Amino acid sequence: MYPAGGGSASAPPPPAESTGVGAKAKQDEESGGKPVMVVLVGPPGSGKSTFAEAVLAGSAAGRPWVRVCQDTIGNNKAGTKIQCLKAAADALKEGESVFIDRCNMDREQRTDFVKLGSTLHADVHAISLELPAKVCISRAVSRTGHEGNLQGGKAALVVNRMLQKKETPLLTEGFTRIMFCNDDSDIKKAVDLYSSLGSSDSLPSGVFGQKSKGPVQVGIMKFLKKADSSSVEKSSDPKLTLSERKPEHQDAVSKEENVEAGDCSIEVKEELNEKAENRKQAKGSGSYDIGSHTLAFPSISTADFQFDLDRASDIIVESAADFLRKYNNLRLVLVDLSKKSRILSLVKDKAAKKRIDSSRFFTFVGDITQLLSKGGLQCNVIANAANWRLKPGGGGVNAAIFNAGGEALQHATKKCADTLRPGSSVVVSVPSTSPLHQQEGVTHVIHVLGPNMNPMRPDYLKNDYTKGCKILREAYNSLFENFASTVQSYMRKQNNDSVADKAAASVITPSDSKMKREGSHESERMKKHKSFQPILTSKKQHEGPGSNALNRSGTSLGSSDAPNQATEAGNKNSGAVAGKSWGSWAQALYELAMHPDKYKNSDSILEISDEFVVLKDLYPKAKKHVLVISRMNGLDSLADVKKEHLPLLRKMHSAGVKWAQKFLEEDASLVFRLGYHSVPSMRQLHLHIISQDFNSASLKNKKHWNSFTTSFFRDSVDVIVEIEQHGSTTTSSDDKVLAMELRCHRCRSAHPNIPKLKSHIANCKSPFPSYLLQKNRLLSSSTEHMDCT
DNA sequence: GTTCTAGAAC
DNA sequence: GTTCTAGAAC
Repeated sequence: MYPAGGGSASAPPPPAESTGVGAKAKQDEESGGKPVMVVLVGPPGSGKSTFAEAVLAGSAAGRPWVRVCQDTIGNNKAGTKIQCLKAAADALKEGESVFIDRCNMDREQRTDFVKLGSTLHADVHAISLELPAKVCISRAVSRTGHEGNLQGGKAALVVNRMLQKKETPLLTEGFTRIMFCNDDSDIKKAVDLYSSLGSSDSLPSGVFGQKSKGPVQVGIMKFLKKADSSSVEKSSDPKLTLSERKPEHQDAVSKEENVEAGDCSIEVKEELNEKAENRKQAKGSGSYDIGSHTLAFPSISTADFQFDLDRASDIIVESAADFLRKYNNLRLVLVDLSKKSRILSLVKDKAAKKRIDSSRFFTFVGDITQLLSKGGLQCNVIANAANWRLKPGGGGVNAAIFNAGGEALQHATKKCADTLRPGSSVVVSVPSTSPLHQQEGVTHVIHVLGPNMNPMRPDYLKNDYTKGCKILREAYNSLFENFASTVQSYMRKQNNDSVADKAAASVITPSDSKMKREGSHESERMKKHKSFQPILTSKKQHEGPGSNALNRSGTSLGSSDAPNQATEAGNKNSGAVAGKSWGSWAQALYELAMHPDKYKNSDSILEISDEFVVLKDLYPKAKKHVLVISRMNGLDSLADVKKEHLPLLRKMHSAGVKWAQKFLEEDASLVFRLGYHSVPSMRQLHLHIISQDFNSASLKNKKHWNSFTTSFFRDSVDVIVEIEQHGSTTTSSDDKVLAMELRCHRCRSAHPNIPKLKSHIANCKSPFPSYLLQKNRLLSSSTEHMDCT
């Protein structure tokens, strides 16, 4: 028996009698209790010492704990790893459980401890403190007063570098249990759990908790202070350990993403308890139902269709990486039956190299039709490597899935489609009568057909890998997009059941965000019936007399070409579509788009056509920042864009490219990005063309920054592709993205506030993340002409 | 979208 | 005391 892992320790085991600690522990060992070695993982300031102290102070269940801290082990000198290993060995031999309190940021740093623990028959756990960089930095910086060898900004630099170098602890390193703590509640639960661990208890194996992706958790500071204020002072020694100062850490190169590398492959285990744990995790103690956001898929075309594994693994990793960037809260799991699966290990390695977030994309060994019952992994959506007839049989995954799905799945599939062409996929809703639904909670199967390199099968490509790779990419794109839209409609359904459901916020679809806005602004709309704010009034003030400032000349709109003129007065505050609420201040672009002639003499207007207006942004967030504003009435934002708007989108894109190129002629050092805000503040679809210097006094706050440097900013090229393939866009961003910590758009380093961020970006010469270097997302003087037409 | 400002953080 | 953020008002 053991306390509930990952959750609260509701039923602490009975306290043991207080005999001599060593003797008692030996006795425990005889009765089945094992000492535990907990390797704490986290940068300076992440709260490792506080964590260990809190357990030491709070442990009432009889398990003897020792904290081995490299900061303090050296008696005022820098401690060494050897000293820590020795102290840990001594404690374990005595039957005491140990916290390894040093940063342990990469695998190499942890290996010796894992080995030691296993040799001495201890359970070896890792607890990864996944605090936002900002919190760690502010704590580390504030400590420098005590120590002095790391001053303010330098401490921030070290924390950043360590975070960039960080490798997520993996079960494959030899840990039996890994816990990720993202916020105060996670930490409190973990502290409670370990505090209540009796001397003969053990904790279930596996991975618990998720890697943090969200914004800074302010509450963490409060908890840490509260947990043990004296120990914070006492134990949060400012000194960095030797290992942290090692030059290789200092040399860490900024990478595309500051996420951990590695795989999170979870072994399929039979223990009921572990399954319960995983299920709990899957059911989502967090903010959303992970199961419904997880797609389990087999490798397409690599089995029967004999597609080259190396090429296939490249495509899987690239497609998954693209997908994860696009959708914030969705999770992908590549599944194969065999532990020795070559495709799994290839994908695992490549994903690690690409530093893909292993909590959102990982490999899993198990039967895709029994993930929940046998593996404890809940995936509501699974993919099938189907055949072109969409028929059962043929062996492999296809046979297994149709088998598990029963006749109900066959019927449901037949209703959706008769055949499938290579590179495409089809979503089938699994009837509730299907065993797959009932036993495994699978709500959707997405049948995918990949390219075939097997001469014995239809559509044989004769080793033409140019074609083959293209088709395989299409297949995965189609699969992933279908998965995203499946989740969206699921969330929409949930939403209808419960509008307040927080889950809705996790994946905001166009209609979700609309609903949200409508709901929350309903009353606001009623009170906002003030007169229309003149367009760009402040511009007029700034420009002074005689300027061509844009402003609204009186109340009469004059023009008769505006289709909605009759209703415009009524729509001023609500927008033209579906009663969406726009504040009066948010209508300036709409006004301009409807009546550009009124403003045609303004310096701010660069171009007017029948379909768009190009305007210098009045509050540019960079040296060059212009907007291409659609003139189509009713097209308020990305959420309204449909396939029929593609020609317009392409024209707007071309106009944006044209202006970017003009600016590049004037200043070849600029780099431009073209894109839309997921959920814009201003009514009327507008494309931003913005130089990536972000050198502007108008860029003032976190929202400004994050709206141009996170997934909130949707590259025009991606929007166009998405509409082409999917018919509408998915805006996966929400307020959380805008509230995220401030990270450099080039090197991804974190910064505590806007002024510090600004001084960093003024000098940062790191290359742009590789994501931006692909597909002409960035436009520079060396970019060849790009066009989406 | 910006401006203003209280109060938190430094 | 000064800097900075975040929320409300517009």
